[in-house]
Amino acid sequence: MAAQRPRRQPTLDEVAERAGVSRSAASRVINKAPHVSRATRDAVERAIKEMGYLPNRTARALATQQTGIVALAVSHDDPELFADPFFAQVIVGVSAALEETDLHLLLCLASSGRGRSRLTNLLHTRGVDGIMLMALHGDDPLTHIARRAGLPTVYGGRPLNFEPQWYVESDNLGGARLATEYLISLGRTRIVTIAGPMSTDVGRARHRGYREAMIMAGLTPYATAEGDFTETGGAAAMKTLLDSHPDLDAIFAASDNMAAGALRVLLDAGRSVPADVAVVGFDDLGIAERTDPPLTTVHQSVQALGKEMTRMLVELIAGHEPPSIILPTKLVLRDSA
Amino acid sequence: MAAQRPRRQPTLDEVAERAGVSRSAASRVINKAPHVSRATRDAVERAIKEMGYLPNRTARALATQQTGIVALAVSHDDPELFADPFFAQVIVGVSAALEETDLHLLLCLASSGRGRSRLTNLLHTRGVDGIMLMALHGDDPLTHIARRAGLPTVYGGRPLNFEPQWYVESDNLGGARLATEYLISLGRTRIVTIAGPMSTDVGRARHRGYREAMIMAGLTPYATAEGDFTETGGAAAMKTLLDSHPDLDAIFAASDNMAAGALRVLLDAGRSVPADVAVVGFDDLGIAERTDPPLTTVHQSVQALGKEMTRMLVELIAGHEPPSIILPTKLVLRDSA
DNA sequence: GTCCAAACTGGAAGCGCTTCCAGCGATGTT
DNA sequence: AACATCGCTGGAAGCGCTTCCAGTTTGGAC
Repeated sequence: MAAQRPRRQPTLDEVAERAGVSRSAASRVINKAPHVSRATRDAVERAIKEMGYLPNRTARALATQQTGIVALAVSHDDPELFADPFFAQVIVGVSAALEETDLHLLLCLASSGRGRSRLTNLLHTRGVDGIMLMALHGDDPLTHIARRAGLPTVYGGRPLNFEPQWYVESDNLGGARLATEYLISLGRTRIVTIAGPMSTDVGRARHRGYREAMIMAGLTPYATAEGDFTETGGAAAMKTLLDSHPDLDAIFAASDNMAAGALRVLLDAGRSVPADVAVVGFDDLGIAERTDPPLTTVHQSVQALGKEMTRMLVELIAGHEPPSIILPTKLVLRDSA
Repeated sequence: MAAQRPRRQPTLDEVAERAGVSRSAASRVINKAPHVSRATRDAVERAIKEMGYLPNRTARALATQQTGIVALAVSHDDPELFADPFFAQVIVGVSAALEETDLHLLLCLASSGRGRSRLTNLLHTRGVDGIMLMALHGDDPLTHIARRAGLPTVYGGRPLNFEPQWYVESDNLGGARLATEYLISLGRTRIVTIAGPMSTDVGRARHRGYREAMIMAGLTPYATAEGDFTETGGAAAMKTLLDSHPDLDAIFAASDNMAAGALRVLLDAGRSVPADVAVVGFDDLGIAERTDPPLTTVHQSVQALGKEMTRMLVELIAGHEPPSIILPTKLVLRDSA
């Protein structure tokens, strides 16, 4: 058996000939355009069925100037970062939304310079109809690339270097506030936070939520240590906090990963959770259920994020101007607080 | 600000005109074809630079009959299944390999009937140059879809309903044997296995490795319970085994997820690991380091799997006939055995 | 029976690129 | 000096589809 080479598919011309009509008539039938008589439609449809005709995507794309493909670009320095279940969830959401359209998903892990230039090229050569951008830290080069391309663009989470017109994000501020208020309602007062990187909007928003809740309650934000959203980072931050503020009685961690790291350090230090120290995380992407004790956390629906991004992009491509969206978050109570 | 509509890009004709040469000459320069004089090349290259020209992907695709896109299709009934870090790792590997080519990645989560018919359509409309298939159970409809399409196809792991000519897989048989032999070398004799679904090649191969190792050592395969590769499934299988063979002294689990589930059940049952019962898993995708105790397991390089699949597909598209590949696995010693 | 609008039709011109081929002048051979 | 050879060139024919437009047919109104 030889390598499978593409079989030749019938063309529109052949269909038209078989049906005894012109190519334009056949095209009209296929695109369900008006001005087609019953007889013509039937003849063409029969020919299509008999020949197993399917229109060539590329040819159609060239004629219509629409590729039928949208890109999801993920920025990540470290390939491992993509292994975060967060991305898998986004992709599931995006795919679900795309199933209701004729669009397909092109996934771009634009890490290295090479990856970025490939993405730039893809956009400028009109390889896709639109683009979704995820996980942008500080001033990610991807934002510039996307803006220069002049294609419909939707952001998942806001970048820090400018205010995009179209984005979808979880209510980070509200979620953080919710978490902190809950800790306060438990009677805790020496509440510290393990924040995300201040070079990201997510990190800043969740930190602001913590501060606002504390101040609203008449408490002073007790202490902050910055992490990088990872478990290791969370553990390191926890150690710092335990050193500087040994009397802390609650922690709001800006991600479950960091909360998991903190949990470990706390137990190692002999503190019991939640008795001595209450812990609340953020994300609720599976890890939260598996920590010991299971983590009380702020739930965000990442699949919904992907879905809404996609819907928004579809609207943009259709020439509409949908509003940006902020998705609600909610507190999920488990055992750590 | 209005929705960003694609800007008009310069065309090859415009470049040629500016350079004062014919379109064919300009095309030759761009494609680094022979028969181009120094003067022509310089003129065209200057024009390209000045106008910021980039060839239109779709037009080129139509002329060359090559889209520059390959599909990675993942079969999954449950969207959650895609959240398994396994897929993320495959994608990272695939992306890394694609960076060395001009190809882009189209991701297809072909779950529902709708998803599958979209994939079928994509293939038959020549939307991609080749396809990689993952995670095929039993007789997955995707195999038929792929075969009928007549496009270069590479399988990640072998499907069960036929023997594909091009596939990449981890050495499941060898890895399982390795794990079992190790348990035997520890002096264990009442070794049971929590197998993967017998409706998958992976499940069968790993089970066969266990049996072979036992028999080679003069032991009888002590007991088997079938799981579904998930933690819950592993826990259930463990309970069954503990009931039927309370004196078991070692377990080979065909996935780390199942091993993790088993571990929990064992500890709940008051068995200590590894003192009373030794446990070895399979996969080593991060979970293994986080169980309690950390899991001794068979490591497979999933990124390498993705990379090799991609390289193989690239070869196929180029018209070559590369050999199939079996990737080595290795035992990683931690604390559970 | 005439006339007009509406419905349909096919020809032709794109979409932007690659590639074949005949033609050209400039070299190198006897 | 005549000839074949070579490298280069631009014209033209695709790739397979959409869509505009002018022309033809049809049916209904008068």
